[in-house]
Amino acid sequence: MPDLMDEITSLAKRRGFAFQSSEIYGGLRSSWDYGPLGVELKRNVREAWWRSMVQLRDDVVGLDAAVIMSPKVWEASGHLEVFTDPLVECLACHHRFRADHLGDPKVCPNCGNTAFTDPRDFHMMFETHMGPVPDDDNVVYLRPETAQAAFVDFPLIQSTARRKVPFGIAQIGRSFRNEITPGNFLFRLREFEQMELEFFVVPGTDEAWHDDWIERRLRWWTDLGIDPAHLRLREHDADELSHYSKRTVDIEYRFPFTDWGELEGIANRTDYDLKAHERASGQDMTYFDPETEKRYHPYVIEPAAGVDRALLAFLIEAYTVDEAPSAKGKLEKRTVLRFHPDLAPVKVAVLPLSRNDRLVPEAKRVHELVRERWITQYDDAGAIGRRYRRQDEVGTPLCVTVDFDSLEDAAVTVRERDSMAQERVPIAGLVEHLAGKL
RNA sequence: GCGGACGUGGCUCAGUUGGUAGAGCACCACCUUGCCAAGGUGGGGGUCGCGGGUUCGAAUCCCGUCGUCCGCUCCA
Repeated sequence: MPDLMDEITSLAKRRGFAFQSSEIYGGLRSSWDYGPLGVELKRNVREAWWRSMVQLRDDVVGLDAAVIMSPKVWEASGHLEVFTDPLVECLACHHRFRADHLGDPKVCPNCGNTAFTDPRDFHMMFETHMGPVPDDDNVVYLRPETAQAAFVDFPLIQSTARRKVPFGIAQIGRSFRNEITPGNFLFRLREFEQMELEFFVVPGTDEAWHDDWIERRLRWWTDLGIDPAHLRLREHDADELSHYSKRTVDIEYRFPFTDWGELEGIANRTDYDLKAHERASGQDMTYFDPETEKRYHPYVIEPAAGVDRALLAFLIEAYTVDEAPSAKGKLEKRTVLRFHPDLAPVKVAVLPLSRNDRLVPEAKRVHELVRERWITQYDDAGAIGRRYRRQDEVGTPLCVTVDFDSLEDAAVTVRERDSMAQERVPIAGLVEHLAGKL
């Protein structure tokens, strides 16, 4: 009996959700490609986030910033310092330490040993060169977080979007980090996609807003089908807080491979970033409140989630194996991805009962009606039961079946993934009917 | 990064003491059935992760490398 993650990884590959990148060359560690169903799922995750964070809120606007920013941004933000460090490793216990944090002579704080490797630079940021000739003075970095653009662009966005504090800047985009230990399928990648909100608030109201966002974000995950019992909040200890954070609370999910793993971090970044950029750039990064006529640096509450990690959690959560009666009345194993309808890669499958000269054209006509509105599939290969199972396995919530009666009564059978219940629906009202179930 | 295990068609695996690759499922075509998979016939698909070595000959032995998993370490 293979382990649950193996089964999910295998299903993901077999059905075209995600598979290892560059596989014909032996693969590349921590790089994965999303296949036809994976792109749809990923798109749905992004859209669900965007809808809740931007579309339905007056106080949040969007941003899609460049991956490559001025190196000065990373100098000012502190990432260059924190992410590039000479580290030594204790030869006895293999703990790593920042060389400059150890005294002289160097003594391992963990085991007391005094023998270390030579200091080695750990570059957590990806480096490349801007311009065709690689040179020391044209080094640039791929962003390790999307957040910085929202800080750097804060004054411009605030004034052009005509928003008053409190308001937020939302962004979805790729980030890059040289993680020491990537792995666990899509869990820890070196190239990954983030969904981050930088929410600017009046200092003093930050703690209440922080709590508010923790609650909202928790609800987002459960609304999309994550069992609350599989989620928990975890407060960061003082010594694990990021260099910019006053308080951070993680939403953790019960991943099969690690018990609890971070899904989303909600940090109180204070005014650390705006002030850092003000110091470094010499630009005024304050906000002027026209009502109180006060000028200040807003505090920032940051809910930051990973798209890939979210997708993985939704996939794990959706994966179920149950039993369904076969044609002979026996119970057979059925693999079902019970995605929330908003997340399902394919919403509706249209199936002629058999590959028949009269059924096929009618089914294709019905398919044209439905695909106008949703991502759909048309399938006429094999027995009808087999096709239902195929759709169950990729999580399609609804199947529409065109049978011989359809040719007479202009109605079709709508079959539901979870209950396998069937219902007769007139083609004339089909799209509306389906919309009511999605 | 360290230690251990592993790497055979899309998936899961079998391949005896080294002799020149198989199965089930999946996929495709045709036939059959027709509302919950796995009837029939035929078919496509594997440089046995990659590179090198030993050998008359290697998927099977050796070295290197890439990748996966587990443990330790590390950790936004």
